[in-house]
Amino acid sequence: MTDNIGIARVFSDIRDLLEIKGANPFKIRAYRNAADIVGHMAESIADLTDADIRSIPGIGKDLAAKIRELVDTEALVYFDELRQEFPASILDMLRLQGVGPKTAEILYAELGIETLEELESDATEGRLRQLKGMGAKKEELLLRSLAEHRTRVGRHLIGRADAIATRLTEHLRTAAPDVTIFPIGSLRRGCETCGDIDLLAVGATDALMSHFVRFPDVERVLGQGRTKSSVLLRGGVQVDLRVVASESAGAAAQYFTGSKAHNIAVRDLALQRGLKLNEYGLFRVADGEYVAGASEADVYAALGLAYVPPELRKHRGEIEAAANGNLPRLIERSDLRGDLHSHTTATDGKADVETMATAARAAGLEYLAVTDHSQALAMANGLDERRALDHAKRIREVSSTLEGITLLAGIECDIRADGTLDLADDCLTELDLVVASVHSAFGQDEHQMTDRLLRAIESPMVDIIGHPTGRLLLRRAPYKLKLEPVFDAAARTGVAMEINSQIHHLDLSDSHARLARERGVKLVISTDAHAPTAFNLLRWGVTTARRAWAEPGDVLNTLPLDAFRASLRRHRVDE
DNA sequence: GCCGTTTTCGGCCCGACTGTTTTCAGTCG
Repeated sequence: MTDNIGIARVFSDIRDLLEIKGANPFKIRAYRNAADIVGHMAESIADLTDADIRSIPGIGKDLAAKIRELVDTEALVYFDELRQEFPASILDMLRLQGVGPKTAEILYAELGIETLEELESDATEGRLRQLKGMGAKKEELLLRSLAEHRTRVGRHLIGRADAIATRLTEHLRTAAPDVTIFPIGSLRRGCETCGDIDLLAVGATDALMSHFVRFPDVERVLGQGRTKSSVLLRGGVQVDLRVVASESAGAAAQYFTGSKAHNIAVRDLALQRGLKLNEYGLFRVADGEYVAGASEADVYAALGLAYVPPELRKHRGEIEAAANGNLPRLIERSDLRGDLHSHTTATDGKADVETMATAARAAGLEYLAVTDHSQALAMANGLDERRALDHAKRIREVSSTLEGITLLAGIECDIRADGTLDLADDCLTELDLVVASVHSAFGQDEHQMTDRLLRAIESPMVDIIGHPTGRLLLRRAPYKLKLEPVFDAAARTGVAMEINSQIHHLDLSDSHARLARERGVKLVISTDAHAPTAFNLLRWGVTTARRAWAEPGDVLNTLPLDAFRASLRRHRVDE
């Protein structure tokens, strides 16, 4: 309850309740902002001193005291008192499309509606239309929202959102081949999950909007106008399309890409310079004169900022860096020379060594570590010492026959519950590289899991920790784990931390990877490929690394093969 | 509730779409 996510949820609920109460909107914003800050911090806020907490921008005296109370008592008197004023389920209603704080308040105050079930029956029986501002259409909308609420998962993995955006963009291009169309919003920022998909079309016509709402997967048109239309696709994904004129293209892209926190800060900066920024452009406040807007770079430049890559737009120091010329040279997909985590038919992969190697080469890679599972993963037909060594021999034979790519004989070795490795050292030492991963006993407490990883890191056999927190996006939370000591041990021993590029992993996460970097840990970006098509997933690992401010020098598999080998823990001489 | 080389008070980012209220409030992003 008092981890960062729990505290963020409390602040978020307070925000919603204050909205229903009609409190001071800037107080509401302060809570929303605090929920965002705490929810995205990599460090555990419970471990920070009062002074540290107080020094976080956006956390003042009052919120710092509330955080302290939550950490120390696992409760918050203010929150409990606020909750007393409303039925517990009123917050559920806010999650419905078309229900905001005013509507939720009226439904409760006027009709005594406390639950979604009561809302459904009152709407079905036509009792809502007697309320001010409500009519038959609003009732219909709420009934649809209720039905959709039950089926919608809410958020979508970035890979899925990207695939949908690509198909939809192709659909739009058939009607308007010359119009520039690209994703904005969370998808463009590379967020690991997207709540909806936003697209921007530059210089499009009304005909494009009509074509948009006729996309075959559209289940329902939520709204259609000249500049904005929204549709709900089968499967529960909402897509918004916005249309702007070309002189506003950059301003609109900047505006709708967000994040909200980044935009507020940028607009604040504009105001300090006597300028006003909206989706149409950057204008002088004094006379309304247009200053910039055709490209994002123009907008940032007019504000004295270097162009800020979308992945960095989180209001986590990027604006200061852009002002001072200190933005990182972010890693790109083309910087990667190798992939360090892959599987074959020897265990649970779908293709043999040759096929995987050829696919990796076709993806532009110069080396590939084949790292099949170890024996503990019996259901994956994991390798024991004997099979592991035979497999290594086979991998090296295949490698010697291939041009243009080198194979490394590795293993993804299980870290057992007690932190020991699943294969004997005299086997592991024969291999080129060892990725050590947790695949069992996920339920250990924080102390056990932290010690388990620390022990693995201390083993001289281990080069890389695979998917270090074990999370599965939208499915499973990370293990309970203290990352700071793990990162510090990794930095000291030269063990690299993986960013796993599978879209349900993306583990390390962006904020964890940033924390790792800041503590001196080297990263690797790997696919965990189980099939030859998987090498294109590297882009998502790169996106995550970019959101972690990673430069090529932070990531070991940007190195040429010889330098990469020398950088591995097993070959380091400075321990 | 936060914040401060104009400030410890008085500011705090902005616009489109919908439905129903014929001039605008609510929701959303």
